[in-house]
Amino acid sequence: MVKRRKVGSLLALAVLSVVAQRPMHAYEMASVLRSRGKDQDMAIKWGSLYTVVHNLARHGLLREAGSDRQGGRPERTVYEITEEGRAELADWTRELLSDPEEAPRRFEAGLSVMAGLPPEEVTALLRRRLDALQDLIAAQREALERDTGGLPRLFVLESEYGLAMREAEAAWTRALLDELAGGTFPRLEEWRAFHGTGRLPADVAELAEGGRVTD
Amino acid sequence: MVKRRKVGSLLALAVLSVVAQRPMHAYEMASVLRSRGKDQDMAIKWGSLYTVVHNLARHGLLREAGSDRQGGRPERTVYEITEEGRAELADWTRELLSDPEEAPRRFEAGLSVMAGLPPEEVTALLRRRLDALQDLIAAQREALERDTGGLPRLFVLESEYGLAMREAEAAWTRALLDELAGGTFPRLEEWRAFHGTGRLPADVAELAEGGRVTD
DNA sequence: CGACGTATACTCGTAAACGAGTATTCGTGA
DNA sequence: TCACGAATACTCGTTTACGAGTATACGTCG
Repeated sequence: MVKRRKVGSLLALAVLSVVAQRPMHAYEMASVLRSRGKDQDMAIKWGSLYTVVHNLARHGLLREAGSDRQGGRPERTVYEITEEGRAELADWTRELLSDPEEAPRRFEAGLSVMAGLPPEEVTALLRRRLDALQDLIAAQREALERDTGGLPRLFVLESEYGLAMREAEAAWTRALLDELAGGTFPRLEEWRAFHGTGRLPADVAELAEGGRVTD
Repeated sequence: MVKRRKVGSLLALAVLSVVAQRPMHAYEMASVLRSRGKDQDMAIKWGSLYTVVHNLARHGLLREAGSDRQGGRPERTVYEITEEGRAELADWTRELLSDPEEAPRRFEAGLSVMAGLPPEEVTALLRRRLDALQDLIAAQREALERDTGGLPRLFVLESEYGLAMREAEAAWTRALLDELAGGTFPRLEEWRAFHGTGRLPADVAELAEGGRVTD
């Protein structure tokens, strides 16, 4: 039940959330976001920022609150959030918290085309993945500990969650690797053979080809 | 180290992976993908499909292999994969398997703006999330057990992984809910108060502002 | 004091994503 | 047998995302 938003990108959410604090101009939004480390999870693209701000204004979620000029710098338009904007921010937050996402996960896509590579190579690749994951986990854990010194828990939940997910990912990858490396993964032989011939085993081909259009 | 692909959308990956089996025309690609249940994780948008196929052809990853006409149906262009296309598919698979993604997770975005809602509401929303997650998990588990009857493990890994991730998500959500409902979450009072006043506690404001917005 | 690098503040054009619409044909039941 | 709905096979126009480019001002190092 993901609602259609007037402006749908997550950058728009970020913009709303900073303008909700106080009016500012577009460039400042980017700076604030950047200083909050938000650019880590959602890279701020300049082109998108201005498009998004314009669209938010066009749909009445932001409104121009005059323009100011500092020194001889180019003039800049200051935006403030509208009541509608606040409502949208709250509603969107509600949705993000309550609806589990069915995002297209890239790794899942990878798994789904994995059979195209031989099992030995897959094993090596997954080992690389696991290493990278462990590095990431270590780095994130460190960053989290640094932050929990100053910031209240409420503001680091995001990182805590990210860390938990990576750990789960690492655990799953490790388990799969054990099966592959230990040779206990089922039908390894067939998988390997399938590369020499380029043909799927008969029973699989049958099923893959359209077994279940279960209507 | 995510490489820039000539055609970057995951739909392109899916297209390459089906055309790698045998030449086909665009509409058929969609049907095969649909029959494989791929439309669950990645909804196939018609507009995108034709754009993507054209772009793949433009970049030499697919090539036209004539056109056929069945009955009086509109003529359709049949595409086959090129050597370059196969190479791209393999390389892309390698990347997807070995590089952990740093995808923008929507729930993380939600957590990062969560402070804008009062803790009671957040608790209710997370409870809704947990319920939904549990329903999803039950459904996926059932589907998986049905499939493992016929399909070899290699072809259901994707679902296994998805299931594992949802379970991890549910576990994390449950733990957070316990803290919120049990009142052990730190500084709950301040969080609640902050809604009456609309102002952040002093120390948080200072840190959140990062001191970096030099004015 | 002036040249140079960096921060500020955008604009614009390209390219991708998308959804609604169009047109034909096949199968099926009344 | 023929009307009607589902499936086939796209096209087209609108939005949205993005990145490279532009232009000015401020600080600073020699």
